[in-house]
Amino acid sequence: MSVQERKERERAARERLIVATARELAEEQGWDAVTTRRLAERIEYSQPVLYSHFRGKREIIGAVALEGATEMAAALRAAAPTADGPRARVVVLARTYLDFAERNPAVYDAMFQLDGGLAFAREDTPAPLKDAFAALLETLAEVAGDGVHPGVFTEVFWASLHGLATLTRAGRLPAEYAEGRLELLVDRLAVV
Amino acid sequence: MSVQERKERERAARERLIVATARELAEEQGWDAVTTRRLAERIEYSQPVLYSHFRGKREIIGAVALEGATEMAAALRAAAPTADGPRARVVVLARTYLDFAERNPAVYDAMFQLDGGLAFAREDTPAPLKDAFAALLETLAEVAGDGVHPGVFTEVFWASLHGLATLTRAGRLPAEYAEGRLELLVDRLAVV
DNA sequence: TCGATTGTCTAGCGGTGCTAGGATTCGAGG
DNA sequence: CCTCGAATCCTAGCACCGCTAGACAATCGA
Repeated sequence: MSVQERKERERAARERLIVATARELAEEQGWDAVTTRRLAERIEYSQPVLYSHFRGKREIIGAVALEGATEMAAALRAAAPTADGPRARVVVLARTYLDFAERNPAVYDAMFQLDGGLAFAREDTPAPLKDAFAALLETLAEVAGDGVHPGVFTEVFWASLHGLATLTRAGRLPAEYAEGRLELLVDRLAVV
Repeated sequence: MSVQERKERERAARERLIVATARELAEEQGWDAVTTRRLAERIEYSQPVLYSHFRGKREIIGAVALEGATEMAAALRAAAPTADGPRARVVVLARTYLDFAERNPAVYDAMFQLDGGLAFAREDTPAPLKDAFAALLETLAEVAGDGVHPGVFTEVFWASLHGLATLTRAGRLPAEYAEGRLELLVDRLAVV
């Protein structure tokens, strides 16, 4: 019994190693550099070992995405309540979101740009993803405005943040007015 | 002289064929299916011919993006003035944008999701891209609000539309409330 | 008509994600 | 303690990718 348990522990540890290494490599050199060969070499196993843990590269991306979602939810929940007043809370929330995207571009890509084979906006959506959305909603609900469904409001707010995050990082928006855009977005969207 | 001109015409025609075929293939089966081999086969030339027109696959994507930007600018300029009043014009503008993204997903990806090697938000940004942004700005300037830079306002509005377009298409936002989200966005962002 | 230039193709390079099948290790039962 | 079966892991290879060198053929000017 104990032997089997030890093996399972080691197996789980190796799986975490794979995900952590993939994330590391992606943050260092981008997801294009995360090939099964390089990844296998870094964890000091052969390629097929990866496929005994994940169906393929897509699932590895998905695992990184879930890890990222958990962290983002925690970051949002930790940051928002530190500010006084609804508007300030929303500003902090938005800044935290954009900050997370900027500091963890590879993880953000895994979550929202790449195909990690995860279900979104459905019942079978993985809990971390639902929870990250919930974290946004908790702060945004109080500024949705009368007669506006908080969920729909959160979707719109989230989409706007996502657009700012991706277009800014891709160099499609000038980096200089980032703060001004954030303030403008909050001032217009949030009903205080 | 005339021989040389004919050759140049034929060469230009072939280049258009390449771009059109790449776009076709991408809309049919996604950009992943647009390989240099398949593309070459469709235009009935060998692979190296592609490289006598473009530096590589990236530049082909860029060419599709420019074509798309021209069309999008035209669509936006054609649609917006058909509505009465600033708010209605902005709604039509937004709907046209999202419609374009939905109807031409591959072209939209070439423009804003993939790396086509194009410069954005700079002086040397290709004219079609600048023009598409200008088309947005023309309608949005009148609802930017007092003291708000129309360019910055357009950036924010564009980012929001981009977020809605990408998240909706990736299945990360439920398709059902699309119209509601659009109305909410316009109502909040636009100052009428 | 001949030489040079232009155009195009065949073949191949190093890389990708993924997998079949053989070798090796390891725990369990005699 | 030893042997056997099962689980584990790796080597080698598949078909495909973007891209390019170099051979070949067609065309042009002299």
